[in-house]
Amino acid sequence: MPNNDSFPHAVRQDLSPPVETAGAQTLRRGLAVLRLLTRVGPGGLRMGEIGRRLELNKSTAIRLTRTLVDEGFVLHDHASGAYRLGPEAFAVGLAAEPSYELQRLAAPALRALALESGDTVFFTVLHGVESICLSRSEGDFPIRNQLVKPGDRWPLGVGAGSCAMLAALSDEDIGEILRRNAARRLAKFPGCTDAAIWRLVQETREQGYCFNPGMVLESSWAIGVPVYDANSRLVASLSLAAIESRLGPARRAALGNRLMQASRELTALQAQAQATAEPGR
Amino acid sequence: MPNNDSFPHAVRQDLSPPVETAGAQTLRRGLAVLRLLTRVGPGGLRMGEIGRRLELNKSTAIRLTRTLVDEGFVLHDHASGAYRLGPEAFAVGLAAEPSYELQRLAAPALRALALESGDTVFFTVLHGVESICLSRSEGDFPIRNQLVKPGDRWPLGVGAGSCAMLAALSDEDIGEILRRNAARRLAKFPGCTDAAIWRLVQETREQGYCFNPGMVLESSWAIGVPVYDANSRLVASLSLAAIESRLGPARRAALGNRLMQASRELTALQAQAQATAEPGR
DNA sequence: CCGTCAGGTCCATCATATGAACCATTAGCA
DNA sequence: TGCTAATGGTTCATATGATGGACCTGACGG
Repeated sequence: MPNNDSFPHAVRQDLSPPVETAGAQTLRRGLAVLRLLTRVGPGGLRMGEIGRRLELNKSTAIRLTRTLVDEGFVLHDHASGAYRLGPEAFAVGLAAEPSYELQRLAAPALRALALESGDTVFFTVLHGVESICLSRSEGDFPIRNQLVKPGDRWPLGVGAGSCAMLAALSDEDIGEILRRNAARRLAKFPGCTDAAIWRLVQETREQGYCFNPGMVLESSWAIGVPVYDANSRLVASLSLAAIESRLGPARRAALGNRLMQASRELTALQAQAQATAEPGR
Repeated sequence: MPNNDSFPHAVRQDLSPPVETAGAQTLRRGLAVLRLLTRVGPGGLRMGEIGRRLELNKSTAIRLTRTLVDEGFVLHDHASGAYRLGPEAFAVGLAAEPSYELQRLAAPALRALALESGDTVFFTVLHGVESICLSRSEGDFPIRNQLVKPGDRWPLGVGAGSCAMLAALSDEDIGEILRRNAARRLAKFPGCTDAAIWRLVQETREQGYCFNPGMVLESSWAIGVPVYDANSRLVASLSLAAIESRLGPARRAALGNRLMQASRELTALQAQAQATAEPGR
């Protein structure tokens, strides 16, 4: 029986950047290099590849990458010619960790879910009008969903995890977010119209988990649930992606419940971690 | 009895950037903001503070920081006005982690050493002609050394851990490095002349650990040892800092041996981790 | 009511990032 | 052996885009 009230709503969030900033293109491009290296794995990339993928002029790519090396954010392996993330990048991540402790708490749950289901499980956080995938755990089913990689950013509402987070917000916030990410969203995902997303949000609230039947990529189906902290603030989402044939109604419902359970456990874990951290403070 | 051969030398390293790059100032400044936020802890910084500390014009600071927010590397908390590291920063660090697994392996050892000694223990890696502190663990002695923070970069040779790494390199490399970081080094640390560092290097090789009697900061003493991986490549250093009165000859020698032991254990741990990782590949 | 400070916008100016053209080295290959 | 292609890198004239001073706004405090 559909029940809107059973779906836990987050307390009011503040969606960060109110304006679309334009300046600082150089910095933006440099960060793009960093993000690119984030997503290609530990092997790194050669210079040519960096320029090509980012559609940068060779000189520009070299200048940016060299500065990153200079600053310690990127390493250059002279032997292989590969550029990979460096110590500063790691140090920055280490410093950011306290805010994302949840990711570590969630890691075992992710692995367990992936192992159990055989599919790919994602951990995603909210950032302004986008969602950012922080980590992913793969099951052993041979056909794997490589669509989303850690570090990837998607317009909020696109994808099961992303949409699950959206559904946890208030209607006004949803409207605001959809309005603000409309341009980018529709350009890359024509199927993800406001109407389609609103429908998904309703559905999500009714059944407790978001089910996305290939809205982003044909026959790539997924389910997602929001994750709250101990104070009912929306903090992240868990999602699971598989090919169409593996997400029939029965399995879908079972996995949906399993994800919701995992989400509740994460909330409990956070409350616990918070409780043990307080006294030491 | 002094014995130069007992000190394990690293296999030849390649010291990265052969030239001092000049371009991409905007990117450089943006990264400086990122690094600044890395070092101030989870509380973050307000806009004014960022501009002031980095000596940036207000407009510039705002433009850069806002771009970082836009790109997800920084979060802006509207309520407090504070800027702190964001999800992308974390994602980047997470991606860099495989290369710095050692830091995680070393974490328990760091904690143990800090607990045992009561002083502050540092984990530092080599990057070109500099050393970068990745993490730090504090003991319970009330007077603590806050001189070095995670993310801090020092000219190689300045500080016990940094100098211990230097001592592990070949004489040619040392000369090359000292030549290349001379300008920056002498500007900030007039006491750290080439001669002084060479003397320390000799001493380090003889006694197995580096002992720095307040060369950087009056009455801030420290000892450091290099850390090698399973293939005898120099990868990092462990160091311990305390006030002068806590590092008398006896305790200094005892702690030196303790650090050397910890270093050997880390090498073993890496060999082990490598062995268990291989088969799965 | 005035002074001050923090955060933020605007815009003329020029420093700086840009990219086309060019060079050096290596690898393939017939 | 010479030819071609690809990769990494450098140079330099040009105009794009970063810069920072002037100015605005709102919040606090007396």
